[in-house]
Amino acid sequence: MEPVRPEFVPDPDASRAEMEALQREVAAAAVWEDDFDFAAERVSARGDSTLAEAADDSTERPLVAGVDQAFLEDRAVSVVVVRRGDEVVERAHAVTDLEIPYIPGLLSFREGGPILAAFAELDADPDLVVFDGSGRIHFRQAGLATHLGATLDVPSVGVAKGLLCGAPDDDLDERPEGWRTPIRADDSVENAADGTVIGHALQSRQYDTRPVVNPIYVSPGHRVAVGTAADLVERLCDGYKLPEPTRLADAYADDVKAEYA
DNA sequence: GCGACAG
DNA sequence: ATCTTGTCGC
Repeated sequence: MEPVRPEFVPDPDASRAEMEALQREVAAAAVWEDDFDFAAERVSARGDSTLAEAADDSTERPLVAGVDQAFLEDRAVSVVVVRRGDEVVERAHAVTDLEIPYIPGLLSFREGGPILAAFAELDADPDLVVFDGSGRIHFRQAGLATHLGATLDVPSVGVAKGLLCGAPDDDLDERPEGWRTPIRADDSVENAADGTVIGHALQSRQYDTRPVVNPIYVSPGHRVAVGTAADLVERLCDGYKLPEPTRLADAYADDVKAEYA
């Protein structure tokens, strides 16, 4: 899979001002409305149970990809795992030199190139890509999921374990499983009107007692509406805090890393 | 100047 | 992200 918008490919050698300018362009080109050709109800972490549904598995179920990375000193191990239902249909990876350090707000310039290298090794073209990081929940609404989703022109969502910016409508403490609250743009988001819903905090997993689980932060990447992004990710969380595609990508990244260590 | 900050 | 032992529970 190659970039459909080469001009959006993040350049680690760009100046900070150029990076931010590109992010504004990406945000302006990003689509935050549903624009995908699969049924959201057909997205799930598990496979179909009935024979009738299993029969049309290959034609009806969308290809959902999970993307994650692991690191070796100054190299990144980037992986893409593609599934149809609960079946892994393809895995791709790339080991790339890292050019710049992690800077909040500029993550895609550090990890974007490496991730695109992994996509270049991928034959399948996914119906939906789940990235580990923010999408619209970003200072310029151009987080990793939005930047790479727009570059590849593929429907995408971002799932982050921490909140980069914006403010939740309600307190996030000890909420029940399935609970969600909007994340709205505040002064830190320069290109969105104050109060614009840019994502959701989603309590994807919670225990009845002891361990208090933190929520995940879901936001649209590209071609997915803010509410739909949360719906899709919720369907992909099979009793775990993180969606199954990213859990699989996580595990595969560790495997590949072990081979290069 | 102070605080906040995905992976 | 990564560095790390043990520990509680199904």
